Amino acid sequence: MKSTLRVRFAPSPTGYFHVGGARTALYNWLIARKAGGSFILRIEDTDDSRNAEEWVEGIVSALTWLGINWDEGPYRQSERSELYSKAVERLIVEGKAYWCDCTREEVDQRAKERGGAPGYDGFCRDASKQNSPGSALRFKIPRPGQTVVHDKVRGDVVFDHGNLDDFIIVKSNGSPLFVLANVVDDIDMGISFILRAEEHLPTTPKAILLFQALGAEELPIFAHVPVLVNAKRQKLSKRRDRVAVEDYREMGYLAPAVVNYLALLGWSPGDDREFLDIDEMIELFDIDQVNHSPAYFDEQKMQHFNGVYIRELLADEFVNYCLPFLEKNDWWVGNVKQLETFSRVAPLVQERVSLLGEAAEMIGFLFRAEVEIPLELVDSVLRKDIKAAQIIKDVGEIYRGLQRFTAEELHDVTRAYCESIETPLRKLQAPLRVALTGSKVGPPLFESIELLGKETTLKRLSLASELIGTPSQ
RNA sequence: GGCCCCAUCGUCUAGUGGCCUAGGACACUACCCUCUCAAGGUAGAGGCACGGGUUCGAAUCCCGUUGGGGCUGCCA
Repeated sequence: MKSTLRVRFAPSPTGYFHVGGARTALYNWLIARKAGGSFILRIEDTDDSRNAEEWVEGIVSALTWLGINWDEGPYRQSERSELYSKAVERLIVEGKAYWCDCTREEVDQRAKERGGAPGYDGFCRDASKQNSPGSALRFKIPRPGQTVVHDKVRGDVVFDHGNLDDFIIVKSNGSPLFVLANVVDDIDMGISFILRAEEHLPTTPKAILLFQALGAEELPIFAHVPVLVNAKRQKLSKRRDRVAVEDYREMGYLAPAVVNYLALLGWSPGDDREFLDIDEMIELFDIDQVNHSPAYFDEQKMQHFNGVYIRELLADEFVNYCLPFLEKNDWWVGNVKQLETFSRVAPLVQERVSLLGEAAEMIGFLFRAEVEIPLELVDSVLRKDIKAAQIIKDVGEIYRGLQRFTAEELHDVTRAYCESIETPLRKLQAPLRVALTGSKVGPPLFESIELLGKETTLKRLSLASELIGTPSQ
């Protein structure tokens, strides 16, 4: 069956793998899975000077994490140079390419003198030059002519060859340029559908011309999806925007949440649904439904998605996912006792965070030897009025006399105390929470106190009392 | 500069000529719930860039303007 869909994701390993690439990979993967075709991973590393092995590893691990698996590859263009040489030979023999020894400066200079648009003027086009040190091979654009790109998302886009320069396909150091390697590989690998970011649309006519020059029997179908942009609506770039997939993983994003959010950037299932699992995406994804305009990558919304996914986790799953984040803290030793405490508090945390990383921050007070109360809170909460001092003292006394140190019991006695001093519980919990946890927010207070244990609780309350009594400098 | 792409609330989007008084989601505001914070619930504010056509009828089709973006590399 020659008609089987074959798509490829072809990143270049020149930096952190960013979310825009991830979305392109995802779309390719979705149409492959939907059609029962093949998804091929190809590393475009023809530019020696800019590649690094670590970036390849980053791409591989990010895709794996996201659950985007490949059926073939990763192929590396750096290992396929023979193929490109053959193609080049053919183009030269057939007179479809020529050697050019113009320097960049010369090209610019002539463009300047012309007073016209920058770009190559075809100076060596008919000079029949031989390959010499410093010369590059250029593709001879058929003139006059037009090439129309039949794009699945843009429709037909016409390019006049008058606007296309004789572009370089082999650098003077002998290595192929990406358009060439790209096309040669796409032919060799039988790629039938090319889905990539819109930024590649302007080079597509060149690619098509190469496909034809190399005798490709059939052109692949092209689809150029809109790029992802930053707040200033510029194309997301790994240099100026912090958008590495790896970063999000480290912040505590769940892969399915990221995938779900990314899928919706430029596509929607056509109704009001926003939460889709992988199978639904595969079933519903349709290139014809993809939007035409750039999409802003909204981290805030992605975080919301993540919160939803976190809350859907089973309690055990949540605990396990949190472990790596707990391990980053020096107060975490991961013994049985800590594990048990965390398991008990985890459900209370799970519904309060939207990032796994937040979980650790929220429960640190349970494991730290001492609380550090920010000065700002000492002033604004504990020393705000004399009542806070009194409350902490009184509550300490009441707790000291408690036999059963449970959340329920603590709640009851505290509420009773509140009534006796005619203060609502919500007012009273603030100084208590700050004294015990060092923060104004956190898991429900009485559960926290129970987990903290009587001894620690009493100790922290008395420490807080002392702190209040000690004037700050 | 040249070529190309794009244009619905701040953002992501639904909308494929009448169902649109333009729907949903994030963010925002208010209220409810409540031991804090979240979550949840209810309500609210907020948009078809502009101008011409076509049509009985246009967010939807056409043209122009404006605005944004991409490409214009011996990067991918």
